[in-house]
Amino acid sequence: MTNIHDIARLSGYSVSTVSRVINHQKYVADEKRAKVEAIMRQLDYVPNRVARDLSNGQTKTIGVVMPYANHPYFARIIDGLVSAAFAAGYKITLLPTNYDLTIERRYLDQLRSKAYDALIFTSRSSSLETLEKYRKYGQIVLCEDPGDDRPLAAAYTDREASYVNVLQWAQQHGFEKMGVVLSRNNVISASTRVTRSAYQQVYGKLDSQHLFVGAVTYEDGYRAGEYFAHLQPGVDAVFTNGDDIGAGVQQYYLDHRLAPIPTIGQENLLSSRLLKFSTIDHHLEALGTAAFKLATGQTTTHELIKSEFIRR
Amino acid sequence: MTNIHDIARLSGYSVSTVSRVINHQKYVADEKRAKVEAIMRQLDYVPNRVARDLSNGQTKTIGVVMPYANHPYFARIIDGLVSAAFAAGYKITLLPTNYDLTIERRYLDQLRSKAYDALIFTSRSSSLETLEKYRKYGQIVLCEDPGDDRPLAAAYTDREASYVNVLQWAQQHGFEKMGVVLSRNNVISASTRVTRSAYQQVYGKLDSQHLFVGAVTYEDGYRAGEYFAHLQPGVDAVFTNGDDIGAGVQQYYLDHRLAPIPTIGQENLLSSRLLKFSTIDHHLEALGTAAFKLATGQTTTHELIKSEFIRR
DNA sequence: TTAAGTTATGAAACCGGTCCCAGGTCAAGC
DNA sequence: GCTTGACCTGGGACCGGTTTCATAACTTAA
Repeated sequence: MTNIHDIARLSGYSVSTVSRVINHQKYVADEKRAKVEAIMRQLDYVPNRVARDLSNGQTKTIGVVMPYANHPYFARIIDGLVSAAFAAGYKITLLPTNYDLTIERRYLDQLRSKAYDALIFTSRSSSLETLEKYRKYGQIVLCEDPGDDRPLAAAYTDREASYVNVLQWAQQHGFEKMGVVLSRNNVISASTRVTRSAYQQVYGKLDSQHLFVGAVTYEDGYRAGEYFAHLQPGVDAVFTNGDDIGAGVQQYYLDHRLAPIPTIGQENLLSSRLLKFSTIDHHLEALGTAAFKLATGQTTTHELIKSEFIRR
Repeated sequence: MTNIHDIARLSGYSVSTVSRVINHQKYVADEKRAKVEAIMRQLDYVPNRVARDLSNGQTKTIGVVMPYANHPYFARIIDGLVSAAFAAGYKITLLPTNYDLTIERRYLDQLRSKAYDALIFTSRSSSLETLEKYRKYGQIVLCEDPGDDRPLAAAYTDREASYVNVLQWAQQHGFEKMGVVLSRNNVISASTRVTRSAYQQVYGKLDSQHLFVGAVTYEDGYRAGEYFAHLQPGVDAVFTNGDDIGAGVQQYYLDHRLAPIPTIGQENLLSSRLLKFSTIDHHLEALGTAAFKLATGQTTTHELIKSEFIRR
């Protein structure tokens, strides 16, 4: 493989001069520039990316940590991320964790090893303290509100406000017994925490009977539908953590010829459109774009993306 | 940032010895190994990834070329890819092209510059000849059948067989006037070419009246539905290039209180399940996994993934 | 005429690792 | 006692770039 030294030797000029030509710097005589360029073209030379990265101390690559890639929530964020990164000449590397803490730690160590310029956590299992510890090795961006005074950049949607807003709307429309579907029931999951909080503000204490935990896919939603359909006393509406899950809930009722159950989804996917139920569009592409900008900036700013309630 | 030389200096041993310790090679005295490890731990040392990559001449990174990330077709492939890559200790970098030839060329040059060990084309605009030219710089994997005697690795689904199979099934069930929806109408798109060929085998020449081109999203499908609904004489079924597009077709008929139009989708997404129309599951995750294995292998094998017809 | 600034160039250090090779110790086998 | 081979160690070349710095020629303004 031909390298910069070959070009230097063949052109008769120094490596420094060739480097200047490569990087379009000034202070190179026109004739020499032309000759060097000619030889580079002739030898079909392309500078080695890794060597440049080593010398420059940066890779122009950003790691995106997520539990899995095939979920619409993460897919939409990634979409925004990839577009923004492309426009800025950065690369996006996908880092699946399956919610495994050890794996997350591995990615943090890769940040230390300079494999990425920054890490974006679209979801996390590690504590904020852990993440802060790694902050000095590169920018770290969260996709949730870490709270004030945290030295971490974050892009997030105004989940709580939008949830409260939606739940109040539901309450005003006479839905008093609201079922809730969540993915995970731990403290770290921002979505879980915020949903509980919003529910509390509107409906008061969340009866555990009204809660279905562990829903990620359509099938899970179907099971949630089954659960609520058999609940006595029942619920009169269901607030879900995703459109596909909401579609599952509705479909269970449909399949069993029960009266349709009003459902609220999230993400504004095709499923809520087809089944015509209300949803919250968190504008996740915008979230991804914002997260990318924070990842390349040096600030620890917080960026709020407005959610949109879509009534159907 | 502390580096291997610091560790060497502080431990009193040579860089070579420290390197051996890092890489768990033998021929290091136990005491020295222990001491070096202690110092590395003490200084919180992690070897620089980029430097290792440069020295090793490989990045353990694979670039995945695709038009855009947010389409379910590519999302499913990426999902399989990411899982397989993770299991093998490789990283996946997303390379969007928006079908731009220049951008594709850029990624090929990045392969030359050793930024990736291999490139996987989930879709391409470049000619096979161009890709073959870059083969010497790293493994190149296609997600389509490049034909025999091509020195390129490829993982693909048996599209043509499954299309013929499905169309014959439809014909046997009395559907004689089959509409067809395609994304793009060029020769390079494998999907387009194969659909046309399969149609020809079953129904004979494709009447351009029966063809709707330019569908990628649900909305496009909706427009296709509008087109076919107004067509005189009409079609009695529609073969689409994706479930979401099929959903759009069906929804147009539904919204306008027309008799439902039998539709065939692809990818087995939630939308075809919700609207209960038949679809072809190409097992795209398996395709991604196979593509990854080809990317890391040195062979130019072709790998066929069986498609599955799901009747509803 | 001279000091200061601009342009041009290459040597060499540096980024942070891997690995080949030469040299040395030590125990087993003959 | 000598050869052989396994074990251990460090020097230094190498991967392929960037960048600092010293040097020099050539302008330009005072």
